[in-house]
Amino acid sequence: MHRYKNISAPVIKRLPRYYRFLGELRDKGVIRISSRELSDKMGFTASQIRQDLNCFGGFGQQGYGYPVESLYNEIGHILGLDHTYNAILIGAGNLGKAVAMHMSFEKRGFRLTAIFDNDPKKIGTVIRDISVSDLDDLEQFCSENKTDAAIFCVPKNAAHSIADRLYRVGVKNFWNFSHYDLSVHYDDIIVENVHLNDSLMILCYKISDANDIPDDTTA
Amino acid sequence: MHRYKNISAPVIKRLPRYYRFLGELRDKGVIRISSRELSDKMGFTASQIRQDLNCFGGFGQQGYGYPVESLYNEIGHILGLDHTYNAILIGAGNLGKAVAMHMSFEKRGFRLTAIFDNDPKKIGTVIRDISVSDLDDLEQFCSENKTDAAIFCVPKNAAHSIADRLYRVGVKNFWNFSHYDLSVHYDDIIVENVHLNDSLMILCYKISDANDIPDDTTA
DNA sequence: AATACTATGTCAAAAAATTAACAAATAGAG
DNA sequence: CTCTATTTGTTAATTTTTTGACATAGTATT
Repeated sequence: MHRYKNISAPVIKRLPRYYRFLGELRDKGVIRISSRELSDKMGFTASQIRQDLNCFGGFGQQGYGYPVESLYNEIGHILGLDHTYNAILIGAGNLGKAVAMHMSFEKRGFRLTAIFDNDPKKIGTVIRDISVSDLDDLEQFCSENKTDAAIFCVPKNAAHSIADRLYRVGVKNFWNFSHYDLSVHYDDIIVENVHLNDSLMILCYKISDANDIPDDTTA
Repeated sequence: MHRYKNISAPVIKRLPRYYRFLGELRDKGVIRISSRELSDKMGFTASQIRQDLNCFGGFGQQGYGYPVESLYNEIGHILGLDHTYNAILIGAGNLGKAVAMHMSFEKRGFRLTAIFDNDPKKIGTVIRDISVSDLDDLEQFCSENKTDAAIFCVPKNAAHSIADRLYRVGVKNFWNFSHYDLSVHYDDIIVENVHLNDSLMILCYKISDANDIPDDTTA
């Protein structure tokens, strides 16, 4: 097995969407689908779909289309969902708790192995079968338990020092919910950001842009 | 005042990041900054920064750079953060609760006016000074209270019908956390998606890609 | 078995986004 | 006040991404 290098970021970002739509089709019992049909459903062009999929191999058959089930599985494999990466969650506040409760990690290639917080009131409470640990025990835990990734749900001012500690014990993959740009400070880490504030501001921009009636420039 | 049309999506996506970094600089008391310095901090090229900002006007001064404070305010204004859009939250589960508790809506151009759920156990509970309402009262609330946007924290299977109801009462701006592609079903709505599953899968891809040692093709 | 039709994989063209280059303008030092 | 250092705004070049076109291969029907 070899992985696919030099796949462009736009293509990678579209993969989960393919996965989602193909999963729906599979659940509906659809056996095959053409790039044109998929294009109608997903809002991409058929050409783009063919080109995207072709980055990873020729999954389709001319005159027939793509077999839904096996393409779904292929994309899952390309995404690496058949791995089981151990992830720890840092920060058991509202957001951290929600992420822990809400996500189906197992279906996305991960397993949640520990949750850390520095608030004595939270330490010892149980979230999804996991007892919240003291943040002071972070290094020890990571040295005793293989830890592939950290889910970062901490406030901005705490982010830097905790990121440092994780980096030093070799945790270099982050799912980052904090308003802090990890990637600016280290160059050999992998970060996937979820910047909720940014997203909300973009919505604000779009609404403002749409609501505003363009001025009559001659007025 | 006229708004800026035909700004490309990549530029818009970078605006919140500029806003964040400029806010930090302002808080540190930095008065002015050049595109080169900002480029070092943010990881964009200086050229891109100049070109991005220039979409909205000439905020800089040759030989001097950009005034931090006023540029920060300008970008806030461009983003529309000086609006106060009324937003309702649909779904008071873990994620909905976390979003309600965690976000500073007022700083992002919004005000949270109501929270809805269909679970009798949740109706009447209070989240951030707002009592959760019965989802059955959705239409009545929207007809009596100006509602600019809906924050969509509902499970996939409920998404379609609720989106329909909102659309019918004229709510057409969505901050969508559900695993459901709203934009595919309506073409005159504004949607900003937060697809946590997609994001986690992309992290999985990146980790898998980096971990895999490229095969010796001759083996 | 032959034929008409469908739909992929791929190559080429077009569009979009990023980066580079530079002239014009200002700051600041001497 | 002049001269040099900067640094923008802007145009041009490059790179990346998307879209279009089509030959080839396979399906399905008669």
